[in-house]
Amino acid sequence: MSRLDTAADPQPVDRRQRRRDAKLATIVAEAWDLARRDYGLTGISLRDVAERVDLRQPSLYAYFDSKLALYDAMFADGYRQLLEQVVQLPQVDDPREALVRFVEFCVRFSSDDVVRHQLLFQRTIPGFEPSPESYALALEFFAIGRQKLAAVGVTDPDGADLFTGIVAGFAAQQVANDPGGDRWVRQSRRAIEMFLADIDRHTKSRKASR
Amino acid sequence: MSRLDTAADPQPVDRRQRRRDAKLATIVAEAWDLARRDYGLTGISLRDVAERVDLRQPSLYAYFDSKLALYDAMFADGYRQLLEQVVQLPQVDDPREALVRFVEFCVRFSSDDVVRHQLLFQRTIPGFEPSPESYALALEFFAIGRQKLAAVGVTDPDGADLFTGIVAGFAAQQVANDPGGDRWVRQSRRAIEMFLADIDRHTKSRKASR
DNA sequence: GTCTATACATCGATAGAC
DNA sequence: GTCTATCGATGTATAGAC
Repeated sequence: MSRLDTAADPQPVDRRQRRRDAKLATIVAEAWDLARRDYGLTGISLRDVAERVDLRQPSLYAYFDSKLALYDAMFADGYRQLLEQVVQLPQVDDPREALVRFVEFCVRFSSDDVVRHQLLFQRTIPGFEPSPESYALALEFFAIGRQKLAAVGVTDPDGADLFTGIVAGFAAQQVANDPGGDRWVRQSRRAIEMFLADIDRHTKSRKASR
Repeated sequence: MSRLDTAADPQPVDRRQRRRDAKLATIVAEAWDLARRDYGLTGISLRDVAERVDLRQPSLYAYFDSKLALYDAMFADGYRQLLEQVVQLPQVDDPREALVRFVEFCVRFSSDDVVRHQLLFQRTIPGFEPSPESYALALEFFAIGRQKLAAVGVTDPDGADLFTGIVAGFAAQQVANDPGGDRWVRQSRRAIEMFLADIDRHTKSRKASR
């Protein structure tokens, strides 16, 4: 929590915590790998995950209270990956071009990992609800999307729904019909230009009626 | 198979077959109901399904070779519902208006039954692949979509991908964020008009460069 | 924290009698 | 076709040694 105890006690708690966090990260990573390779998200078994990280199944309970808690950690991990990559997007001055790049990135991100897309954007696991802490990461991402939208002048709910519908659809189609490919990534620019033309049309017609 | 044996034996095979088909339909209907009510698609258990149709769990294997075979029957059933409703859409002369109505119907169809949408349009069940016979029904539906697209002059793959991306996204958002509602159904007209405007723009620019 | 051992409930699936 | 009985695998969870 702080560095007040480092003088008398050279970071033993931090060390343990770091080891624990590293093991947690390993477990989550191996769970992703299992889900990707064979079984899908609901197909992974805690016994298999434990074996991958050189633990017995009951020992996983030292890290996760339940299988759903593991899913929650994976959910948070996925959104951390997403946020980490979003902030690394190259800065673009033109907000319209920035929106295009943002959408291309989102669709590509989904295409890169099908099971990750399923966990983050589809609600496919029975009984799973992200914890408030994990969902806060999702909200953080959505806020970035809203901000990019606002930068091109879209602040009304209908316009936002139109936008999210396009992005969700391109990601879904990319994952379902061309996983790992770029068939809908390539159409993203055209889609957003189409969307922006529609925004312009609506803005003009509203101005004209005033 | 044939009617050669009906003289001596008044349709006993047909009768049995009809009873069997009726029972099959009941099983599928109850499976849908269970998936909708509580558990989701992967959450239904064969024991619960069997109980609903007054059978013991192993007796279901007289009708389905496996749980995946039950999913396959549900998949086919869902596409039959879709096709049945599509052909009942009121005839509209203007192909652009017809396309709008078609998309509104598709999004509403998804909104009407979330688990049906998941089985038909998302690939969420580990290990499930529709059989060729069931998938033929899906292809039949896709052909109708292509035909409606061709009627407004869209025959190129890019335009088709743009279209399917929009429809898939609106359906997905409707199901995920407003199940049973009409938030994205209401935006469908605007989305398709936006799409058609983009088609016009591309057609013009191609003409101009000739 | 990690282990062994164990328990319980549920699940898909199979064998074999009728 | 339907049943009873049973199997192996699974998720969940706990007790207790180290």
